Amino acid sequence: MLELRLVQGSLLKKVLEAIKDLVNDANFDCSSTGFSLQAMDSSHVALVALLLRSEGFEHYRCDRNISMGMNLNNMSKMLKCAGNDDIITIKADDGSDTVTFMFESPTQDKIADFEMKLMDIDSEHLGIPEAEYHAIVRMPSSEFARICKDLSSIGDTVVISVSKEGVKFSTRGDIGTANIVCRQNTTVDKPEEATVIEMNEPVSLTFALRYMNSFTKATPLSSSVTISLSNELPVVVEYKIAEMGYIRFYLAPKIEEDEDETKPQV
Amino acid sequence: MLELRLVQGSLLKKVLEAIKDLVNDANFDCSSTGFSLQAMDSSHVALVALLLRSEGFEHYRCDRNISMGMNLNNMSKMLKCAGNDDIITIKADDGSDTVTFMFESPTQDKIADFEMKLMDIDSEHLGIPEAEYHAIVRMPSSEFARICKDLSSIGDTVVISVSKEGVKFSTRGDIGTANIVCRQNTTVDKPEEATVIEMNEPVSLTFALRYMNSFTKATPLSSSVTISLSNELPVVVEYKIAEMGYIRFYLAPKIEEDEDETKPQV
DNA sequence: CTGAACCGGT
DNA sequence: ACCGGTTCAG
Repeated sequence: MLELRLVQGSLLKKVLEAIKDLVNDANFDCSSTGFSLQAMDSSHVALVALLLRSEGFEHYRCDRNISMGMNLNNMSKMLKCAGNDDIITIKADDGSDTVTFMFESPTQDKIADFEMKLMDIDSEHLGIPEAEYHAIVRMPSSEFARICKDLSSIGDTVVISVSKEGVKFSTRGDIGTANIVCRQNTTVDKPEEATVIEMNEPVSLTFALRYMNSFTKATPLSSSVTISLSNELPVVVEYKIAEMGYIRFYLAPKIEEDEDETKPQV
Repeated sequence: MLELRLVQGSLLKKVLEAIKDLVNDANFDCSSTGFSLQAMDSSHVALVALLLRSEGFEHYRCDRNISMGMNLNNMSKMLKCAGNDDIITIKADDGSDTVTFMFESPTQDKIADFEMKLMDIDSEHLGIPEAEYHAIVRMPSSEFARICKDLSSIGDTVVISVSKEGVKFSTRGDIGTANIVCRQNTTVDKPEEATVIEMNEPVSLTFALRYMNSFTKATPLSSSVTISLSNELPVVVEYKIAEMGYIRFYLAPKIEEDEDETKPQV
């Protein structure tokens, strides 16, 4: 028996908005620790990892570990039926092949339940090793989203370089080139507006903007984003989810900056 | 060497929004006087003239006259990457076949540079004679835009007539006719809300609404617009650009008000 | 001016 | 699904 009550239901709505365009079907794994998901995107290039810790739920009951395969598009359709202030409860009976989402309006005068069929999904749960990163950049998530969007009007890939000067986002396309440099800036009113650059070693890596722009769908989840970079390692783009966990996107760098931009490389 | 620093970068963004749909490619001419452009629209019917005087720039360095051919669509793409309160600097080295747009965020913690290829464009720089106009109408630009939009849902051409009564905008179409009369009105809170009609002689001219509606893309540049009319002369629709200059659109009147509305006449 | 919500178009 | 434009509130 599984029953997870999330007071801030809008979090779950935003999580689905953030990943449903990237991943079609995925297993949600539920254990006493929390509610989590790990999945490759449909073209098998990027990886999404979500964690919502059990402590972030008002009630958290999960009698035994369970993996629930869901079609994220359908799940998102159902969650769209929840109000932004609704309390969302996720329920599943042992051995059942369905999951139920229950939405309670804040005033308790509307209660909805939506039942969705589960599906069997081959999950290849990768152990993601904790790595040391050459550089970690934290910046306002809206600024990162704006930069990725702007650059994709010029080119298809972005080179992210971290040096003492700051972090530089560069692209090149038919109509010209673009470079955007953000300097460290901690003298701001609110800590989430800061740009903080931790650099152990300079690093410069190339990524497909298409995926970066997908990742920025998670912007509503957090006002800041953390970008962790190491040569040869996938970049990690992380949005913290207040009090609960995180959503992380992994994307392997393009090995060479060649002119053939069309086929993403793993 | 050319280096023009414009503190209110949004002006340049708005200028491009105003002309990029009318003109594909154009030469920007830079001299010690200012930064200017003159170009026919792609169907060779209307003419755009832009002037940004050097005094309006924070720094203005232009060692020698230079004409820079730009694709306005590409230029507009790049300027869209500037924030609305960014400072924009236009740079070009002597003999270079590129131009660089530099965007500085107000807080200086983000600096972007966009480099764009220049192109060779045959420019037919017309001397536009200063003319005496039979009538000059100044009115709120938003009102003029609204009138042109409204009339184009009825007909394809507008007859603009100035008499002692005021200025009348008329159209006729399959579904009926429309006349909008604006009287002089100077008793307003703000001078830019006034409608001022200077008439030496009554005048009545017919224009294609399609072009008028293009011209009103410049509405964000100025709260008022000036329409100068003389029989047989192209109308001038002018938006002043605060402290810097203007953008003017010229359009020849249609000679007769015939029923064939489809083909614009020069 | 930014952010969110909404809308229509493509 | 994405994008641009618009609007409204903060």
